[in-house]
Amino acid sequence: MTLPQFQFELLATHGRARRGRLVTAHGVVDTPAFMPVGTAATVKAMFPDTVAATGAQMILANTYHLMLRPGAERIAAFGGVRAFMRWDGPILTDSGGYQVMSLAKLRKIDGGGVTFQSHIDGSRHFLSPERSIEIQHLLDATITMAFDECTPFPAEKVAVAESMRLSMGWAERSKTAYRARPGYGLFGIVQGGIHADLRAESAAALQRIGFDGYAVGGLAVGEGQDLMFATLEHTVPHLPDARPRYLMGVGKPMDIVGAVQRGIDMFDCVLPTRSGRTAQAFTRFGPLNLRNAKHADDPRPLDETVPCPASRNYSRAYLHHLIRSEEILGLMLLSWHNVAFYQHLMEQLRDAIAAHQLEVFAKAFAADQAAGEGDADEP
RNA sequence: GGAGGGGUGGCCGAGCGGUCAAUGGCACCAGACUGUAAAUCUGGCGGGUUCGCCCUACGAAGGUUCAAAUCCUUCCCCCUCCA
Repeated sequence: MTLPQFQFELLATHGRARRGRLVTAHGVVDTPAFMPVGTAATVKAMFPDTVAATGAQMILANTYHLMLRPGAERIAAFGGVRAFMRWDGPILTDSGGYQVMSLAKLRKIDGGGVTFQSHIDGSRHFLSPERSIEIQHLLDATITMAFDECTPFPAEKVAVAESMRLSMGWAERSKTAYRARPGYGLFGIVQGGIHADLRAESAAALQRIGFDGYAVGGLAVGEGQDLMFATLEHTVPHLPDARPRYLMGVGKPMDIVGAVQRGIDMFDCVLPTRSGRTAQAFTRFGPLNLRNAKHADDPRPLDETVPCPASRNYSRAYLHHLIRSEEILGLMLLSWHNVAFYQHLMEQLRDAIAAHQLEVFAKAFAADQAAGEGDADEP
């Protein structure tokens, strides 16, 4: 019996948007897809079964965090992160490249790689392209990400170019270190900030190396939606049509809609789960802050358009009470709802592309988001 | 009845002559969150304002002082111990 090859099938296109299907050793992923983030081998405050029930087909885990705790070799002894956390579907691991930026105060870069000082206990850990790939193998990641530096914004163009070229060198070393297996994939990451020439150079460099998919990194780091969309417009045309395109770390609902319209197939973002833990609920009619006093007597559910118990079965008044009381269930229900909201959005986008109704859907969705505060029905 | 301690902004609790509209914490009112150092972080929180200040406030009423939440007197209330 042979495992299915890692492949990407294009089922339909509409403008630049694509409706596709990723076939992996661990399952199928319909695209455009949103992957909930499970950094520490857990989509925070959610059961794996619940995550799957929202429609999520693939999730993320993180090389850096799992390297520190509990350790990649320990997870390998349990058969990889999927078995360890009991997530049956495919999993994508970030390489630690984001932490090169987010933990800038706790690391030093040299040509060989990055030395981190653990944010947990101060101990030193070295991450190179070779070690990052090795860890991702130990984690048994379905999709392995090349080790990169997520370039911060704003930055001088010279520094952006230098950072991008460092990442391209690391991409080549990542490819060399990677062990290809049927149904598994390795993605390269385009860098270059908001500069069209640097993005083009990066996309070309990655394709010379050759990857199973191409990610766009270094966006949603403070440049704003207009610049992010502009960057996608000049970057995506440099990526091969036959390979999946993954916009890393994005984003808010309208970021995702706009990026799908610009040809992106895959997303991940901490927002649905983090916001769920900080009292924000995304809804068809815009975000709600469930801490706010105005919800105290509101009998309406969060969002009846979302097919999820957390979205439909609990009053805003109850959720407000749980959040105010710092009850764990409040975090769980909001996280569950938000992940379900994102999955429902992706399903609607997939349907709209297949039906060639993407512009219509995007326009209606944008109007509802702007309508405001999830209170469109409010008297 | 005697001895001692105490009453401060919604609550707890610092301050103990001027730099006090009064530290902190909680509660409350908002905001932020984008490949997760996040069940986190930030701001506001007596009233008015032409944003310079003005008014009202530290149990009550008097008093001392240029100046009082801070010192004195009387009163009211609370707590502890002894009878």
